[in-house]
Amino acid sequence: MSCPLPAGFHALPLPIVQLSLAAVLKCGQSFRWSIFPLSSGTLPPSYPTHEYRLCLRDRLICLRQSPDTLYYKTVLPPRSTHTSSINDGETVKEETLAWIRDYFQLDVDLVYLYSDWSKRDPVFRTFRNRFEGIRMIRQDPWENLVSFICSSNNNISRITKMVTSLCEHFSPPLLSLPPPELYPELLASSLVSPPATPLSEPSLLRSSQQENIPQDDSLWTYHPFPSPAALASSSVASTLRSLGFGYRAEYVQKTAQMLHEAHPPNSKNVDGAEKWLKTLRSMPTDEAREVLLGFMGVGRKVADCVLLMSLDKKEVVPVDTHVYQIAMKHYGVSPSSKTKSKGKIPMTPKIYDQVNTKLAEVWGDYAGWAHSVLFTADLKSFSTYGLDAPEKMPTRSPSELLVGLPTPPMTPSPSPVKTSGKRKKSAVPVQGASGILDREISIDGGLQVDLGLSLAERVKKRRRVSTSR
DNA sequence: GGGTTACCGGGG
DNA sequence: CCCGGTAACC
Repeated sequence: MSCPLPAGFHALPLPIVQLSLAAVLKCGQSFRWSIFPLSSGTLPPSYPTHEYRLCLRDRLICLRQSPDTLYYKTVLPPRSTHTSSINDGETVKEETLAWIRDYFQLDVDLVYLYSDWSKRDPVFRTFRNRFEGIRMIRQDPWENLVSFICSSNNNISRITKMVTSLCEHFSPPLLSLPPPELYPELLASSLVSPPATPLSEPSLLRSSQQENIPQDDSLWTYHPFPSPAALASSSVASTLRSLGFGYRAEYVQKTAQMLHEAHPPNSKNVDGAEKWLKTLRSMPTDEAREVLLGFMGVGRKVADCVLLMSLDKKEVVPVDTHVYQIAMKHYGVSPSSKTKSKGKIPMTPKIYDQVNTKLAEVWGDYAGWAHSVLFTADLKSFSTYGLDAPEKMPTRSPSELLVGLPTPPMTPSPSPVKTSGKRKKSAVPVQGASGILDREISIDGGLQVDLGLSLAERVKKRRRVSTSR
């Protein structure tokens, strides 16, 4: 009933209602996953349709998903001797599995949450079945912060390009890898069950397709997310400008500088700032928000996104223009006492709090998670199933492919650096990309903010502004 | 002080 | 002209 185990992968039993990679990895939480279609046609229902790849500091994570199983594979850089212990395959596997459990927060029962939200909210009830498996992922705060500084007045497609560009230009490549192998036409075109003798061996797959489909022998090069130190120098701003970051260029560089200066890396601790950001997880929501608001380019909305998506503040509901529209349409939030006759109603801090509070009490403890389901449902790339159900087909862009629909040729999104064969694109050198797997770190006493002048002033200044409520 | 405005750059 | 906003300015 299930498909053969893909070569090199391990299997983790996991119902799709608990996690839908296709939805979660494209709904604008993380912007750094590469997505490869596994077939140019239609596969049997039990087969994974895509491979998803994410470059961590020391390894590449590769995932596939069938209706009842999550498949995972770890790729280490060549001659990697970083893990002081032997590169025991079993150890690597366990580390990656632990990372998966943490990243996808698999201890949280999404099915229970869905039923609770349905109980609380008739609006949620109406579309819950069309959007299963949408959960909050637990991201790295530094990457998350920078990504969402880039998100202001912007769209997912461009944010993805910017984040990709950021990694390619400010972080050395970790490793290169060919794209996943396509399933053979024979299997792909079969609308029924797989052939009696499943072509599961890579060698078979290859030989059967080599005639028809030109084998893509080019390599994809993967870069980890750059450190604060790599983005801290003032020259970075102009480089980012030239890379098309617009006015966000200064925001990113300034924020990196603030963090880098307040928590400089030392021999003992190569990324002090990144670890310090993680300590905000143990801080009360309001305090952590005040800290975030101190960074350049971070307003209420971006701060709330970081709180929810990387600092464990599951109750926080970020309010963007989409959510605002939804709140007015479905949750009885009224625009403003004095309605401007102009068609567009501006988002004010007051409105923000109004929507935020309303949705938080409708959805309860995990309100932020529910918001994510709603937001995903409203995304244009999912709109055929969305809140305003069937009407316009979304304009298909390579980065916004609908799950399960026939997919265009191998054009993963977001794209890592693609190199043909031998030469690799080089990147700005940065301190060693060694280090360990991203994971929970212990809190070392630096909770009191030794933020340095500029940041300290900023925090104070912003605090005055933001305490209206 | 809460409400406007300019702001990079890409896409419809 | 719109956009998953923010900083600066009245």
